[in-house]
Amino acid sequence: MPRYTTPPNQQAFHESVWALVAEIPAGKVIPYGRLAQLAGPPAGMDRRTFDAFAARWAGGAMANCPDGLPWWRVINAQGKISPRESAGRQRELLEAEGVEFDDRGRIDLETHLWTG
DNA sequence: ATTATGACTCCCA
DNA sequence: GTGGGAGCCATAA
Repeated sequence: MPRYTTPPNQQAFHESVWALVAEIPAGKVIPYGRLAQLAGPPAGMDRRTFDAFAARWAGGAMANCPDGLPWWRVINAQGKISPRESAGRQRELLEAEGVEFDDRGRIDLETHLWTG
């Protein structure tokens, strides 16, 4: 995996992401990439670079997610929970909100996608 | 100054 | 459907 950068003005980007996460209603989910698109690129950044790294930057924002935000409603573009220690807890929280998983752990985005 | 590092996504065999 | 590579330069230690 190639190296990647954290976004310029990382703090501001993270805060934009967090503000969006706070608006996701219960029972809905959004992929990292879409979340980053809604947050928008940092000022002065070219779209090519942004598109290449936006999803991982959104992931970086979630890694530093403040308490009180519904972090569990953010998933990957395949409709699955990104592997990590708290993945099991994330699934439990989503299921408690009525989000359904198929037999391979995927969420139906047609039903549960939050478009903003 | 140098090095390791990350909640990802797309495209093509 | 699966698996691997590319994307490209900020921060912290």
